[in-house]
Amino acid sequence: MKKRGRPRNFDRQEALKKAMMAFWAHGYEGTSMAALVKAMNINSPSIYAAFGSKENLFQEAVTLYRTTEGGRIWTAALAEPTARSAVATMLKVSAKEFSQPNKPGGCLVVLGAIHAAGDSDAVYQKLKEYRAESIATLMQIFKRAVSEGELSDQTDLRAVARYYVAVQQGMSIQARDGASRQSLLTVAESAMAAWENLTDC
Amino acid sequence: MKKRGRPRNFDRQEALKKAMMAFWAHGYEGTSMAALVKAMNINSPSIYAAFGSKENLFQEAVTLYRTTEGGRIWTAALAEPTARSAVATMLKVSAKEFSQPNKPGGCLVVLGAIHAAGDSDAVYQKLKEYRAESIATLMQIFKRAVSEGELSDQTDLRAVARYYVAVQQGMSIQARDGASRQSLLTVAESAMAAWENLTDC
DNA sequence: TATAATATATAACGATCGACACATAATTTA
DNA sequence: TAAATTATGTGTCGATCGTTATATATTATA
Repeated sequence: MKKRGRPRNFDRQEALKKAMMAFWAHGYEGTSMAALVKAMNINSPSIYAAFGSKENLFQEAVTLYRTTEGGRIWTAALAEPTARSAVATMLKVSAKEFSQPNKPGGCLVVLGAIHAAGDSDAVYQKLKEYRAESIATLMQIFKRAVSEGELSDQTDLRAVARYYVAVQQGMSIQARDGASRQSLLTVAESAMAAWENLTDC
Repeated sequence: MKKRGRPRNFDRQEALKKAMMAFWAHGYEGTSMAALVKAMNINSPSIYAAFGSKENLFQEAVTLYRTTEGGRIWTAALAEPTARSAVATMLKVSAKEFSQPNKPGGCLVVLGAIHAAGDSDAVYQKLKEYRAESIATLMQIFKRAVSEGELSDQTDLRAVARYYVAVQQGMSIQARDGASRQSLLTVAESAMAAWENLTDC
């Protein structure tokens, strides 16, 4: 039993990916419906039929980003055996993800909305949550490392997590400003130079 | 001989300061003329007579920011005797500046415009230049430190500068997301834990 | 006091914003 | 084939965007 009615003549996932690229490049408020119509090559009524609203489209685009582009950062980090290598990997993969050819520099979650404006307030709040999740994820990794004896229970896990996420977020800014992959990788390595001093308690 | 014509009934500098606060809180594109009219308590024709355009008003607001709020960071850093203390001061003062009560969190230069959109392209380019200047300023400080023997001439000055500016830029994001002053100060201190490893060559 | 000059408030401009009404096209089911 | 259902393209909605025309108010100069 197939679906009734006229079938869509675009691939929803492909269209979502194109929307993601547009939002990634110009942010939520900076990407107009007219721009989305062009980028997705779909007229606005069809966009609304498929995604509900610009805001919902953005939320779906961010979810897609977090399960693909951004997700690679954290799956790589979580796969590492030690806290140190997890952080080093998180930063190194970030450097690579933030400097992919033919893709916008930096991270959609960091650059997509940073102002609690009237219109984009809900969007900002959501991204803010996701940014906080990065810190929480690092802390999870650190807690496991404490239980496994890699880190002392005297370590200020939250402080260390905040610091490394701050480095990662700063890399987003520099990537957006055109920093090269090598330049970002060097930032990542530099940040790791603090590890022993931060974790020796 | 006084100026002819009806005198303005607002203080231009005071009005500019209010505009700076609005742009600081909501960014260039996120701050509408209607919002500026409210924040400055001046009707739009008077704003245009005094400042020319929204874009020019923003540029003046950024200049004001850089000579007051943001300027304090770099005058403090440049006043330090050593490169190490200059960086530590830059980060510590940044933490304080980015978390002032009753002022927007983070830095206007970092948060004001991060997308090279159509309308705000010139604005973005200018802020991008200013962000690059931060790295250049740190390098100036480092070069002096090399000539004075504090740093080895083998040190990758540009890499170290990029790293510390990345930390500062990440602090802007976290400040915008509501990070406390203490939390930001801890990030600043954590970043300094890398100093010896980065400068021992 | 008359004139020139500048600032003001009101109101509106064309352009663009996100969103949708409408008629038509394409498909499945009865 | 007729009815039901869904998507599409065209066009446009009211709201808001940055900006400005216009008339009036306030000042210095002649």
